[in-house]
Amino acid sequence: MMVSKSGEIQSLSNNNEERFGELRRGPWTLEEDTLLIKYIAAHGEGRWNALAKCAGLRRTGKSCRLRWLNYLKPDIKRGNLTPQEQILILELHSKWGNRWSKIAQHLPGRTDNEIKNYWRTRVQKQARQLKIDSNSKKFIEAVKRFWMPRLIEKMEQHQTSTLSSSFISSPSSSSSISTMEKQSPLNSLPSPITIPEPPKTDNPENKNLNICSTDSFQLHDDDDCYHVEIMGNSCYAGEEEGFGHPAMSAFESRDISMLECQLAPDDWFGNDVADSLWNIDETWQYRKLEDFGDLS
DNA sequence: AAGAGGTGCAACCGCCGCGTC
DNA sequence: TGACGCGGCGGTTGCACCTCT
Repeated sequence: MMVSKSGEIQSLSNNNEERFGELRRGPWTLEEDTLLIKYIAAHGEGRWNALAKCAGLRRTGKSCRLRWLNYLKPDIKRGNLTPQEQILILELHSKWGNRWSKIAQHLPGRTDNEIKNYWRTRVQKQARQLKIDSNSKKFIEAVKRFWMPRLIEKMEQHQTSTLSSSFISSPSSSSSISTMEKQSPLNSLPSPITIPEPPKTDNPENKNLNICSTDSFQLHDDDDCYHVEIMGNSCYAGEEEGFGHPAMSAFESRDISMLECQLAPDDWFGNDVADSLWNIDETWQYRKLEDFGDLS
C-alpha cells in the first residue's frame, strides 16, 4: 500500500510494526490526540510500541512518541522564538553544531524539532542569501558581529517601547492590547521595570556577549561550564571556561562575566520583534564590509 | 480573483546506540 | 557474541498557509 501523508491507513511490511495490521500515518486527529493524552496521564510515557497498542492507537510507537514530545506534552512552549532564545540557539549551535536535542535541553519548552526548523528556515536562509555555508567560520563570524547585536538591539527597542507604551496607554484600554498580548502567557509577568545599560555588543572582539533565555537554568558540560539564570525579570549569563567549538574560534575565550539584560514582560510572540531580524539591508551591510576585507 | 512561488512546521525516514536474551 | 527490539536523533519531505504578481 502506498505511503500517504494525509492520514490514510496503510500497512507496513518488513518491520515489527506489521503485526499491528493497518497503521495510520499523516496528521493526527483530535481523537487520537485525546487517546494519547489520556493514556499517558494514566500510565505515563515510555515503552512507546506497547503504549500505542494499549492505548488503541493505530500508530507506530515512534509516531506516538514524536507526537507527544513535539506537540502534546503540556510544558511545550508555542509561538515564535524570543530574541533571547534565538541568541542562545546561535551560541549553542556554534558550540555543538547540529546537536538539536542537546541544544533543546537548554531551551525549556522548546523541542529539538522546532529548533531544527528554525535553523533551517531562518538561519540557513540568511546563509544562502550571503552565499556562505551556514556551518562555516565565516558565517558564524557574521552571525556574531551582525545578527546577535541586531537581536539584542531588538530586545532593547522592545523594552523601550514597552516602557513608553506603559506610560502612554491606559492599562484599561482594550485597544492597546494586541491579540498576541492577550494570548501570551508572559502577559502575566510584572510590568516593565528598570532597563539596564545596553550590552557592548558591537565590539569586534565581542568579549562581553550577552546570553539570555526566557527561563532560568544552568549549563554544565563536559568541556566547560557556564550558566544562564533569571532573577525576577532579569537574566544573568556567565561562563567559566572558553566558549565555542574548537573549530569555530569566533566565540572563543571570553571573559568570565556576569552579564545582565532584561526579559520582556509581554508580547515577544507574533510581532515584528521576532521577525525580519536580519533583513536584506543588513545582508548588504555585511557584504559591503566583506568587500572591504573586514571579515577576511 | 487566481495562480505561482515562498515559507513554516508537523510528521516521517533511516541510522545508530543500548539493553536484553 | 550476535540477533533483535526499542528509543533517540538528525535529515528530509510534503502539505497548508501566506505573499506576491
